[in-house]
Amino acid sequence: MQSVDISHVAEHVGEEVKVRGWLYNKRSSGSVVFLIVRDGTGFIQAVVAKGEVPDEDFEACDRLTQESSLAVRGIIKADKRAPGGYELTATGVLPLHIAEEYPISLKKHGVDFLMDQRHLWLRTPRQAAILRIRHEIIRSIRDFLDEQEFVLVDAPILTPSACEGTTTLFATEYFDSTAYLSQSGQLYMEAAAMALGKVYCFGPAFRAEKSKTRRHLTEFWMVEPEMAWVDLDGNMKLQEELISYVVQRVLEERRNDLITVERDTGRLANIKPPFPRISYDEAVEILIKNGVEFEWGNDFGGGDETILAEQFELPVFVHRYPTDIKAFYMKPDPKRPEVCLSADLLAPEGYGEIIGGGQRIDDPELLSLRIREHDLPEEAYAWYMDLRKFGSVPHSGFGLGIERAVAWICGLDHIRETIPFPRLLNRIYP
RNA sequence: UCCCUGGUAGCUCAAUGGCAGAGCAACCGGCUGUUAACCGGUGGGUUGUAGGUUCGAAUCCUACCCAGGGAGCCA
Repeated sequence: MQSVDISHVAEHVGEEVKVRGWLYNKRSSGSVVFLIVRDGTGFIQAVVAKGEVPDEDFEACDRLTQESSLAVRGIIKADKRAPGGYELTATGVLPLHIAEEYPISLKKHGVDFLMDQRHLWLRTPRQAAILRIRHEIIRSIRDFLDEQEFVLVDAPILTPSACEGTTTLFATEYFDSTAYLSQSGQLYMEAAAMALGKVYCFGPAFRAEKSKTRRHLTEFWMVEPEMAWVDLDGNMKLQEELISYVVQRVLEERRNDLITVERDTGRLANIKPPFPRISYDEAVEILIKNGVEFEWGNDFGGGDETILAEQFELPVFVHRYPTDIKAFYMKPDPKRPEVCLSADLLAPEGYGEIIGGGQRIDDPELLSLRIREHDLPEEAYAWYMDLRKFGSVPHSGFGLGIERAVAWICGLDHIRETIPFPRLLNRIYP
């Protein structure tokens, strides 16, 4: 007999099929048992009536516990009472494995408990929906860049030194020396862009910051495109097109999952280019107008970002930050060297910075000066300096944080639900 | 690292300084259309840890541990 995925039962109405999955919930009324089965693609209720299945199968229903694995044979029927529109009139029930007492009930649980059970928590409808949306976001990012003829270039995870110098790195033994887990592939992408033109990497990034907020992970995933011959404006243009493409794809392909996570899709539907662009100077004015005591030259805090983002319906670029608060490789604005050709993209609704990027320094002397000013070891950056010695060109790039994008698009209040197995300060299990 | 809040049954939570309880889950029984089904019954506790105050501490005090929320830093 044909096994079908629950997501495809509509194509088999009236046919007798087999559904394989796990028992999500069970209700019984004496001689009728309702088995709610999930198989990862969806949920369906199997109606098991005494006398309609072999007695042995009916009695087996008694033993089935939450999350037991089973196969149910039955006829697919359209039924208005069923949440998905279809149910299965069982002709046979075949338990495969009777689950032990399952820790996650259908009632409310606390976050700490659920995080300890993360490997099982993934089975719940909401978490499964988030993972499918995450998949669609990643797939659409790659489709977009691939269609634009970017080349995927993998950056190393084990690195000899800090890329940006400042943030804390995870150190690990590397034979007789020390290696660090990468916190960004960007510098390597700059090398690749000089070889291939338009490139991107997609991989994990590690930051040993003792951050304890709803926006931070110690291990997260990042897409980092880098482009030769592209300036700040071209960089922002690509970003707004990418983000719009991703949001529209999720709306098209994962609407049911957005409903499951109770996302208000109205605001997402409007995400189309162009996005507003404000300078750091204008951002400071907005903050002061909103009663924030803010001094020019400081970086924005989470609350500041929320105030800025609230001024706009769309994601907003904040460009030309003070050179002093940005990374050493950011190119100063030739007209105004105290600010640099950087741009961050702030997501709406208080989700904060989802992209950080900018135009890189292409002048070898200036880059050399910056490396010394930031007290970085010159010998470690010798290869990076070479990129400016052998045919230096203007180039730009950015880093998009996958988890922050997922949090925003799903409307989640904490980043820990955006990744299958989150790594947080004080949490590395399971 | 700092600030705030919390830790009681497997889970979610109650309990004026005075007998440690409910709902769910588990187990037993009932019900032919249930939608986190419902109804009846049973079992289940070193109140985070260590001290202290008190006739008496889940409750008050001290220290520590753990968690949640926030700050800084960032994607």
